[in-house]
Amino acid sequence: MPEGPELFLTSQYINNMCGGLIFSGRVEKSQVSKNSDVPFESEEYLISATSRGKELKLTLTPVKWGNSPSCKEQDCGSQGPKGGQEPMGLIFRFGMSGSFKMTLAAEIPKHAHLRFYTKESPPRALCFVDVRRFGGWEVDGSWQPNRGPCVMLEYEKFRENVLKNLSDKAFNRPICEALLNQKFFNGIGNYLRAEILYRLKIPPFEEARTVLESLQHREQSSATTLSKKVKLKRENPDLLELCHMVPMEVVRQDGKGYNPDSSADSAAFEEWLQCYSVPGMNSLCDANGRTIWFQGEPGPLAPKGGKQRKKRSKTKADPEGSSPKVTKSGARKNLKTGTYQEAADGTRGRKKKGKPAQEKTEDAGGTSARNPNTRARRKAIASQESPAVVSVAESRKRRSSARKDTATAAAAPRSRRVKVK
DNA sequence: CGTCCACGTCTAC
DNA sequence: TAGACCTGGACGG
Repeated sequence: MPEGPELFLTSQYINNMCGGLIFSGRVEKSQVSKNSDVPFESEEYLISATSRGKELKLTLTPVKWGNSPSCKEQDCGSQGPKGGQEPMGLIFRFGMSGSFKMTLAAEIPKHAHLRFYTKESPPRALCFVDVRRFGGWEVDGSWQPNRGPCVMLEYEKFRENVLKNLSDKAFNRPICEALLNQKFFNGIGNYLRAEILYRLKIPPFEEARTVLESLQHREQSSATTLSKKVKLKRENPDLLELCHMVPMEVVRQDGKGYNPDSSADSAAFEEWLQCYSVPGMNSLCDANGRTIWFQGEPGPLAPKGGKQRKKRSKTKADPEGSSPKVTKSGARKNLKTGTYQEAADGTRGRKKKGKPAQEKTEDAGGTSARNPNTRARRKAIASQESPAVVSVAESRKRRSSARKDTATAAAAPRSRRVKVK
């Protein structure tokens, strides 16, 4: 569940579940986790949480610790009353799959890599669950220094940090890539960047500086009266305002954003998405291998066909032709399709790792042409929201066929929309 | 069964 | 700027 809104919602979940709850004992780490041990132990302690962009801080506070004024500087410097222990701050990053969950201690979920036990009678446990283990924690307690202000909770600072640093080379990048730079956009992730750019129909591969410089002007001139400015802002939010507002929309939705655990929530979330992974939208792989979803033109800095070839060549230097056989048509087949996607994506495919040689043949490429018709058609399909017009079955069928046409995965969200049906 | 894909960083060539 | 790091769901054959 990991972009800014999910981290924030998780902090609320923790505070709601743990307010007034007494935890006890030590903090337990799974055998498999490579993260550091958490050297905290207390007979009675409380847990609270806060978030900042894509980080979440847990504070463990021994009940007897600093609550009474007398205890403050005196005992605690060394040892608190109960063998005590000072409050500890833990910073979590969620990677691709981190989340927190409160369960019965007897029912610790799979992939729960850090566990905090309550003192209740059937004890419960607050668990940091992370299937892929890209997430982790630091006992240090301070926000990662190279990450910028939170787009949701420190909006003014966030905005200033961006506008005062437009000379930074980070803004040489396409706007879609800059939006993932946590030094400036702490909390924005892959679905948010797509949704944000989509609201303004900004081509994802327009240069970030170009897009953002235009905001400075607006900053000054523009409306005369204050009320006019306020109104203008509300009705025509600029890119940076949307970096705050769009994540806040997710928070306002009841469910928990990207949460695969709750089918109700995930259905609502998918319904909320206007662009990311939506059938009919275009998608391309950015320079970091991440898929950007968008509508309309990709923009001037879009990866060229050459780029895909590059990867290809890397694998094996043979641009076209040479190894026709290898083909692994399967793999490439997908890519193909005719949309921008395919055009660009040859590359994307994989960052495979472990296995060296492998096949890869890339090829497939020949067909890079992009087919506007196809795209348009898909879009149209996507837009038919009203069931009334088309039967569910029919619409489903069309979607799937569209998917097939485009061949690939890329274009089609495979599961998602289809699943929702 | 195998391939592709996923809400994100990190760090080594 | 490629991989590395991981698990598992959806698909295709």
